[in-house]
Amino acid sequence: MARYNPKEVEPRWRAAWDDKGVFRTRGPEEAGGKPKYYVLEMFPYPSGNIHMGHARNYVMGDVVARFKRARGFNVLHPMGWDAFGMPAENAAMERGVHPKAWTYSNIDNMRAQLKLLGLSIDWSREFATCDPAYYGRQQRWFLDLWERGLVYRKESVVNWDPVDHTVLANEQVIDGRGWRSGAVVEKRKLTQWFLRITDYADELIEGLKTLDRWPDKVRLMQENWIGKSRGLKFRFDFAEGSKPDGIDNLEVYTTRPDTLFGASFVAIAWDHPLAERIAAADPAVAAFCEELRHGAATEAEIETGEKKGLFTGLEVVHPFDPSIKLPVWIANFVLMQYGTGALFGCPGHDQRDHDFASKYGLPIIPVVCPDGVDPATFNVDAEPFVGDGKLFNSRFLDGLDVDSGIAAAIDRMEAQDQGEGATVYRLRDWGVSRQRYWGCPIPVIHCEACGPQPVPPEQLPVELPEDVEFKTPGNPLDRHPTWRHTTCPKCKGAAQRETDTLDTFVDSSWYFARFANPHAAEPIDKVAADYWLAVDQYIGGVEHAVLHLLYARFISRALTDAGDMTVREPFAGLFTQGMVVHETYRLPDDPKGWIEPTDVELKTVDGKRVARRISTGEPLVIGDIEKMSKSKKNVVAPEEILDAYGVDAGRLFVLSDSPPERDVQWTAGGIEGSWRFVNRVWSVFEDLDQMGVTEPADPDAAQALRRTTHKAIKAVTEGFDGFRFNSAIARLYEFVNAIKGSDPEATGSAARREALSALARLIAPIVPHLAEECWAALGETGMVVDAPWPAFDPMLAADDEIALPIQVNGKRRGELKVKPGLEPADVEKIALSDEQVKRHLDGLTVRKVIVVKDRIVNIVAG
RNA sequence: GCCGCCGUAGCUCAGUGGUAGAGCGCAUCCUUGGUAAGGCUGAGGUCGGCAGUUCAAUCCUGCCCGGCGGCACCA
Repeated sequence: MARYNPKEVEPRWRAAWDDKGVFRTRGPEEAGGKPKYYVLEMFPYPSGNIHMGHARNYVMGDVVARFKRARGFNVLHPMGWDAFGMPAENAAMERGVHPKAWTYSNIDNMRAQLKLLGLSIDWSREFATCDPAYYGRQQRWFLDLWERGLVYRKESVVNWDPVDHTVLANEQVIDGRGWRSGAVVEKRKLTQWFLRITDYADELIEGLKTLDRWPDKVRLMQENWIGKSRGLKFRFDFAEGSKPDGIDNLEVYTTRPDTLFGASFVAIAWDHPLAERIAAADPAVAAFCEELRHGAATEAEIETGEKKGLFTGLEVVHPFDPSIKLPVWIANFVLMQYGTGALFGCPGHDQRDHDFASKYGLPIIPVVCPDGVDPATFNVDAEPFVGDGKLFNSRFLDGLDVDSGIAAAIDRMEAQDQGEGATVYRLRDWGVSRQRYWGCPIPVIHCEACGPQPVPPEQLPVELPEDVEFKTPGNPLDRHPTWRHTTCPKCKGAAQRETDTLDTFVDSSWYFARFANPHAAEPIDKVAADYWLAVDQYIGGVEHAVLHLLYARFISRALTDAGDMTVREPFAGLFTQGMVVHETYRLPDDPKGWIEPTDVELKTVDGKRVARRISTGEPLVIGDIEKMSKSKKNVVAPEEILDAYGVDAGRLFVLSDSPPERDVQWTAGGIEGSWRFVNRVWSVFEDLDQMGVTEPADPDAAQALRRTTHKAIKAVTEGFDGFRFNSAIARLYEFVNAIKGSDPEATGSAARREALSALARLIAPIVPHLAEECWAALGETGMVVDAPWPAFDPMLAADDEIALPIQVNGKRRGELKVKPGLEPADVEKIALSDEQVKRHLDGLTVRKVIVVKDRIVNIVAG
């Protein structure tokens, strides 16, 4: 047999899979009663090239898909493209290439690269979100949501780049400047489209409890993001002579109404209506609000979070004691977007209020005293106390603990009809307007007479015009000569199209449902979606833990309520995989002098690793291990690896060296090790055709090999089931070593065939090409991809003899070989009669013998 | 600041209330008819630190130290 040659073997098997169409999805009618399994990796943005992170993500999904297929599931494993977004417009501006041409050519390139990975994908279901066939249907359900009242327009504050004439996301604002133009970013009020995700806030939290196959971490992050809190909303009356015209009272929100008697001021946000009212009449207040509008001026201010405030001159009356007056301040730490944009400050029991009061000399009144401390001497001047305790200085609340105090204060406030218990969320409605070209047009027509009107269904999709230019900044849709001009569907008068496009997170909020039937006329084929959804295993980066996954959960619910879909919770199982990282190398005197790994030679000198630049011989500094990035030049391109070692060695390596949820460090040594394993596997299949049928020369050896085989099947199966690919691979290493270490004459051909047949099938999800070649070498006629998963015999997979350590006073002093399940009383007898043990018990009295069945014996003596 | 995760061999990481493991690296030797290699053998660990629970703690509990991630004035 020839040496293993991936360059010849791998393309041959990929062609064989294609020819037989083995990865074509079967609908329920073809499934023959098999249970369905939907495995999906987060679809990629078509940036142009597959990188190692993509490769690891898609290989993991492929392992799951192939494993489930072998285990008898009817599998859906599709692929598509998250194809709208800014980089296409940037390419247009920088290189004059049209976003559409750029995107589709990137897709062609990346599809070809993905196919090289040997993924078991049904490519017939592929689509891109920038296909009019896709985004047109998105427009359709957008209007369904509008009809249900889940879509609305409102004015909101955005980051505006005055040079590029565009809205920037928060992460595109760096040190207060636009990331592209470098211009100082302004806060502008724009009328934007919003989706009412907050209507579903409670359900989105409740649903998290049912997601038992999601990482706890992600569920926790979503819960914190939604940020539900319970408290009290109530209204302060203004003090006499302090009441502004047209404003009756000032509503605040608090989670700690128990501390109301510790209040010493009231604070409002700079953009609170009351602040705007006062600013209109008072230039000093106007100047202060303007200052806060620009946010923290320096890094230091952001870091220290220094409190700033200005007394407005107004006073309000304490709701529980009209004789107490509280000053109203405008403060920089109050956010208009949360609660009511106003709060009462209790410096004794809140860090921020304490900072503020200390700075401006406001009173600090303690009202909660920790248990076991004397209230008479309890002092919060230096530091607030935020824990539980007994209320004091608080009239009718005195003596209550915090929880009862909160309840009592809410009751009293409701009784005097000045407030009510309230639930408040950190989550805000989802602003989906983007002033950009390369996105899904919002299907709305603005008519001066009739207001905003939905585009009639027969006019969908509203397609993007292709004749646009990107030389001038701003939204090309806005300045297109004809595109926006249309007629009002209601009054037939002249009207204008909406020129905002949708946030690309909308595109990715329903693609998993479209995959159920990507050719359906309606947005979602409910019968197909009902069969395939929920996604049984979703796999992607943890960076999408909040936004994408929360939006998709919201849209699924909204679409279900609007009648377009039937599954409220789209992802039953979620796995967040780690990144591929690599060491960095740079020139000693240049903090930015990064050198790519291909130009680096590593050696160990006197036990220390040193790096040298191959091209010049210069010594290099070994830097941190970081996510592969072009800027740090620590990128290893998948195609280089494929070329040198083949796909299978690469697939093996990205899974073998680290648990899937953690980062994996790419190393030259690691991929070498994987390559050696590929060859070692092949070497055990090599001598097969000379083997013939032989009786075992040593029946014990044959039995031992069978035990090893069945233990390996059990361990590897459990590893794949539990998403522990690295430990499944470790078991495969051991299994191959055991086969290689066994003597073919001793074991005979039957046990050996059993071992190799199992091995070929066990490695198939990870190294599918090699597995096919091994399977063929066994003389099998079909392909391993169609072979059922091997089963193990529980009797053979269990140990028939256990080594039972014996401890004397906690120290290991001997060992027994026993059959599993031996009764503790019998074990005790054997242990005490053991010669070794007797020696250690010499001169001691046995006080106690602890026998843990099948585990250990401990003799306590003294 | 708050919340979460992690700390085990030189490196990357398994693991378990009861004998500390794998791969890579390193050292020694063998092979030179699997050779842009293969194989044998071996060294190497206070399981981050301190205390507690237990017959027994790397594992459970508490505190501390170090690294990483999320949120960040959320009233």
